[in-house]
Amino acid sequence: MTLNLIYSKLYTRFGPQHWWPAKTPFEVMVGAILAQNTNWGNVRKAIENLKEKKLLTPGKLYALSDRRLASLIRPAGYFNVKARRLKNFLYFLRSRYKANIQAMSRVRTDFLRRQLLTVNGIGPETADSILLYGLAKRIFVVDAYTTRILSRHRLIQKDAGYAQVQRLFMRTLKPDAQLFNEYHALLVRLGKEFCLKNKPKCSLCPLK
DNA sequence: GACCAGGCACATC
DNA sequence: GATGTGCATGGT
Repeated sequence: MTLNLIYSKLYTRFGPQHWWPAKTPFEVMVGAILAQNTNWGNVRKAIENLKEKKLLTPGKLYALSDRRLASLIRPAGYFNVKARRLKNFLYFLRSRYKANIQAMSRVRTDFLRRQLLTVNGIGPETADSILLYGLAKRIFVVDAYTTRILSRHRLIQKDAGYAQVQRLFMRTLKPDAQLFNEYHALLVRLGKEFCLKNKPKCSLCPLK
């Protein structure tokens, strides 16, 4: 089965997923860090805490103490680590782009991606989520579901690395941010419902 | 009570 | 360069 066929099957089955569930690019970026290895429901609670206190801006978050920030994002788990990672990202955003997301968005995508990867706490998936879902750049996001699903359907080897999987998508699909957006969201949807870790049978998998 | 969730950095070999 | 480990909450 080809990647394009998988997409059309998923889209037919599930329809548009309306990702990323956030109001602004900055909210996407914060969410991308909070979502690391974490259930989205918990991330939503953490973001809700920040919004409730009207702290969801680069300047206000940066001004918080690490301890205070950690307590606000507590529901997202790994809160001490993530408070530090958010601060690192905010430092980057303020020092490189004066906290101006539009200025950041005007930079060449490959250059910006390399820059994001220098921030401690931002790895490939987080950087790519920021680029695709925050800034609508043509970058495919790979995650644990993506790799698991593709390897189960024998399109990649089980131990394929991030860059390898990403290249497969990006050389196969039409370079279209909206397509990349929907495709990744659909893979997560499929993964959540049918490809849980210890259910290797992928029971009732709509791709079968 | 075990397992899982939209990773990443760091230590060690 | 590969492999293991810490980080932590909340839902099923």
